[in-house]
Amino acid sequence: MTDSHKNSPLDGAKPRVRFAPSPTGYLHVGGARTALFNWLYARHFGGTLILRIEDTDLERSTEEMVEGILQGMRWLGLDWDDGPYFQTKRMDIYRAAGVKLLASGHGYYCFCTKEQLEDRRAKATAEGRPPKYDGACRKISREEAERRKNAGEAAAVRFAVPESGVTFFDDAVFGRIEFANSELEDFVLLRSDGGPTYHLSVVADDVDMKITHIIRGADHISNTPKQVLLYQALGAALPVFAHVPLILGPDKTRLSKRHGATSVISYRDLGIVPEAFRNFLALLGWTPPQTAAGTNEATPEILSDTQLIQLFGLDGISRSNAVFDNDKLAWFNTEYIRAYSAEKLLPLIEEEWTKAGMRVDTRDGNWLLSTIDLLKPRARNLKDFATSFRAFFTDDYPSDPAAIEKFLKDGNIRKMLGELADLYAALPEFTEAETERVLRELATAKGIKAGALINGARVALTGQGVAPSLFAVMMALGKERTVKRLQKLN
RNA sequence: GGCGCUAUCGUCUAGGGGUUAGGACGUGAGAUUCUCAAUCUUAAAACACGGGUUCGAUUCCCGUUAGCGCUACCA
Repeated sequence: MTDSHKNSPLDGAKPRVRFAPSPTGYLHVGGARTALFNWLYARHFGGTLILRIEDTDLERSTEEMVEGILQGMRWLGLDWDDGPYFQTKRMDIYRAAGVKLLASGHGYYCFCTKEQLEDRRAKATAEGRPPKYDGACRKISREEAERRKNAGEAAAVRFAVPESGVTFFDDAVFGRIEFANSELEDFVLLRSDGGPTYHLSVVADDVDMKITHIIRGADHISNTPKQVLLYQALGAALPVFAHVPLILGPDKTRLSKRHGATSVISYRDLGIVPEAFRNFLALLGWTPPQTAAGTNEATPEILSDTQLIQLFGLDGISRSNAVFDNDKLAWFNTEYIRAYSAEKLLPLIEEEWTKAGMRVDTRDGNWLLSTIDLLKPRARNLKDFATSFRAFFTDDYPSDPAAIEKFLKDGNIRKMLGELADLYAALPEFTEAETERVLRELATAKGIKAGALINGARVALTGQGVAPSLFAVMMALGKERTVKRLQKLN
């Protein structure tokens, strides 16, 4: 029995979780995993997943990125129950929260300009002091602050952090984490333009949306005490925090563009099957409960979405960062492709053909399906069907020079393959057994190894040195194409 | 720099005061063969370091080191 929500303030009630990306970039791998964990958690407990777009950074947020994020989630098969909400459309909520905080004395006006703050910060670091806001405006009396504000002076609203004491929270993954309040600075709640800052908008929204569990990246751990303070100041119950360790690149630094593909959608373009990606991602930083404790039985890693949902829980999340391993992703992908039926694969493959500009004759459905079945055990990704396997679906395919060099450079072999073509043309029954028999007999007659003929024929038929069993290839190509391609050698 | 978090094979991880430290991906070797993949067999591969606590620490505590995160009127 997994019962990871035992810490919930709403014990027994259905959890309400959210995925709250900022549309300042595409949906990256880390964000996708956060979304996945939230999704799995919601589905496991029959709770609600809310999608909220945190677009309060007007400078950097774009509509295009919003679409990119939604597209990424759809590709991964992650659906949400509510939203998407846009923070830019919920300004009233944040302003109301700001007013409330101001009224209760938890917030105060700050008239410092950006330039002043930067100067002070620079000076502080230069002098070796922590670059914390010095609380200058906190000393201004409320009357004076109101007067200046009403006089039209630009003012931000800051949160008055208690000068002493400790703020803590019990993280579902990391356990209790404490921060000395003296380490926290009087952070900005409302910018001088009236817009909310991250801390205010998240908390106001999470309270308003009755979020019970906040599952997010561990990069937010340091932000959490400020938010805890905000919950307390607002008189709201604390949700369960579950911070998820970060995903790193092979060099163990935070995954970024430098490491190649970081956008989820780029994995689609690489020919990765979404289910494989999802399975791989789920196991990055989370381990399902052991099947039977004490047994050496291997815990399976290929897990369907149903199994993932059933098994998922916060207690399986690890505390250390994880390196993104492309090799393992590739393995998941081949496993999924191999397990898929040809029917399921076909539409995915057709997309690849379209992308590659290939025109494939799809009239003979049975032939298509059996050819896919022949090929899929050695496919590494969906693109293979438009690249390495191209010769199976169209007559317009390239030949690998290295393969020719290796198996077809001998003129005698080419000549023999030409003879083979004639034998095949005259063959009444073009079957796997017959084609093999004829080839082997020819090899014996010529006094060479069958393998030499087989390998040469493979290159002639597929343009590749690598392909399935030759006679199966011939059946997939059919008599006409087989003969024609063999004849072309001379 | 300050604060916070983390530390088991190359990678993802299981485990936990006494174990041959388990699995998966990857890697090596062999078998098979018609190339490649698959498959089967098999091999190599880890408890960061130093102090405690203890009869006994990889496991618990402290420190060191390293890595990561945060340190904005970004999110």
